[in-house]
Amino acid sequence: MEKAVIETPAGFTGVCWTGAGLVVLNLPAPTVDEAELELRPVLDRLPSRTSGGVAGEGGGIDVKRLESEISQYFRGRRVDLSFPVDWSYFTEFRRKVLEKVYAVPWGQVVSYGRIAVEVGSPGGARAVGGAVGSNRVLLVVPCHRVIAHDGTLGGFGSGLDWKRRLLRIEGIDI
DNA sequence: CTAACTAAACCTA
DNA sequence: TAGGTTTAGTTAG
Repeated sequence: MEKAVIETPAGFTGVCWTGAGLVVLNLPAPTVDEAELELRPVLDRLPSRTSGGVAGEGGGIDVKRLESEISQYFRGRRVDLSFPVDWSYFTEFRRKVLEKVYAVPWGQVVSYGRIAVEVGSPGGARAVGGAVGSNRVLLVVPCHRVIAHDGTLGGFGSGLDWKRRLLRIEGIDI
């Protein structure tokens, strides 16, 4: 597992990855120390892999490009953030949900219920809430673009203020 | 295995 | 619109 702290206009964000892709990407913190500190509890709670391990660590992530694109994001530029994700730490259901979320483009939103239908669990909107709540690869897996059916915010692990702020960057006022 | 959680949605009044 | 009911998956015991 590789680690780094990258600098963005919004602060310092901690990142972890394997040869397969990103495992953790936190929201920006005010200082490098805080960014590193916030990485620890996430890694401690990382569940064991559900699918096979990865051969050859250390390829995967172009950290400079990541830093550049995340910075662009916080400057309000439309970026894809199409970096590889290491899905192997998620259960089957959560992986399916988060892969659908991964595909939601900048500036667009989806409801929990719609994702539930898309992964073949109609009526499982609440379970989808649990799944997106387990996302640790913020921004790259844009779980902030998942909102409630009635157009209200729903929830967000890092606080609704962050969710509102991220959506606002993308031109969505809720 | 059951019970108790969710970042939900629906139905009814 | 408010309030209760139903829902699917995960996790703790």
